[in-house]
Amino acid sequence: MLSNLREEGKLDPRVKRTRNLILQAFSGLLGEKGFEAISVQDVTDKAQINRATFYAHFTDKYALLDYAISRVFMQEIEKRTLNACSYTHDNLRNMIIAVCEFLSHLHHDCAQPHEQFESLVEGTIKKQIFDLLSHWLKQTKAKIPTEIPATVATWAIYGLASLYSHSKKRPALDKFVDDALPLVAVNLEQFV
Amino acid sequence: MLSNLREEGKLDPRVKRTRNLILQAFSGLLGEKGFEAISVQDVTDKAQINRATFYAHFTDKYALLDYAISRVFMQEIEKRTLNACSYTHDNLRNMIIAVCEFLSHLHHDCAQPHEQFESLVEGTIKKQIFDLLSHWLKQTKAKIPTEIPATVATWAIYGLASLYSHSKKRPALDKFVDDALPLVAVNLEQFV
DNA sequence: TGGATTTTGTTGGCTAAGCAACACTGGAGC
DNA sequence: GCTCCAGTGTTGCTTAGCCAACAAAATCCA
Repeated sequence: MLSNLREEGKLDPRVKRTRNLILQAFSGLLGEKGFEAISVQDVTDKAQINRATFYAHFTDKYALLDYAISRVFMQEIEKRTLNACSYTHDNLRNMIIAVCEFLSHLHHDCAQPHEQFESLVEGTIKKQIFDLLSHWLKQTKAKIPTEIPATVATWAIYGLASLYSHSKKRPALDKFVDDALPLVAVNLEQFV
Repeated sequence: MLSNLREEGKLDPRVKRTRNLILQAFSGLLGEKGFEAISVQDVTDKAQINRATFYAHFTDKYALLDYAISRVFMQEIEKRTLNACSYTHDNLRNMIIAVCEFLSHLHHDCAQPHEQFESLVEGTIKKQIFDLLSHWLKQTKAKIPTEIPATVATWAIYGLASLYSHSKKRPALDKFVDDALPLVAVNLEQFV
């Protein structure tokens, strides 16, 4: 999951092409009609690929959502070169920013963020955050168990980003993170 | 050649896809570096398709140019629904406008219109004009030979469009055609 | 409820696209 | 002259995508 994007370069060009077509069509549709209303047909029609081809890549539309969300989030992460590093306050800060930005963009781009959609996104993103955090924390010399602190931090970060992205009058992101960061960092001090 | 665009709808989606990729890449390159400087490699690299696939569609880059030019020109013709009709002064007028517009766009979009490029375009377009004119003229009841009048008109029309598209201070197209139309039409009166 | 549509996954046979390797041509530079 | 190199077409084999048809849900609505 950490090297998703790098591995894609080596794929058969046809595979890259169809996946991109599917992703484009899907995100276009997300802007129009909300996830629940989208059928696999809709996606393959818009992408101009055969329906059978869709199933060669994804088991269903939920797998597609998962893939699409992960991919966009990963770009947000890689943009800040957070994918290959270890735990520091600065990295943590940037990760919080990344999640906030990601959710903000998502709410901006998607038509009617329904409940089901939101909770699917939450699951996918929390998994990504958890994996990345765990990876960071395992770099530390002291062999401290990481599962509990990583879990707490993951949920806290997602909760913060959710709050931020839903707030009517969205405050300056830097300011917001300044206030929030210490509350997350306090549980991770031992890994600095 | 008259039904080129309509037949394309029935093609295998993969074929349509690759041809479009090739066309896009090609017209992009034409804007950058001039036809002579473009290699088949360049096209396939930019289109992200395999070089062997290119040769499954076109014998060489000249065939591609021919195809690309014909296609764009045909769009200009179909836009004015000149593809399925017979000879009238009004249709002739519209055809002249179409050729002028086409050449103007071409000179705007392409980097350095070299001699070889220009003459290849000329050959392709004159063939299209001739075929279309012949088709029109054959609709007439009187069975008059069409080859000579169609040839004269074809060359005249292309010459006019070339003059128009190369002129520094390009005059209003309507005015230009008003002046030029009678000189072409005079040889086609018998087909009205 | 119950019948009529959509949608969903899945399949087998066919066709287009990818790939690596080849021999060949035609400059560019020495 | 010569080699070197980049581009050209071509080939046999592999893989991905297309298609039509199917049974099995799910959805609609009368």
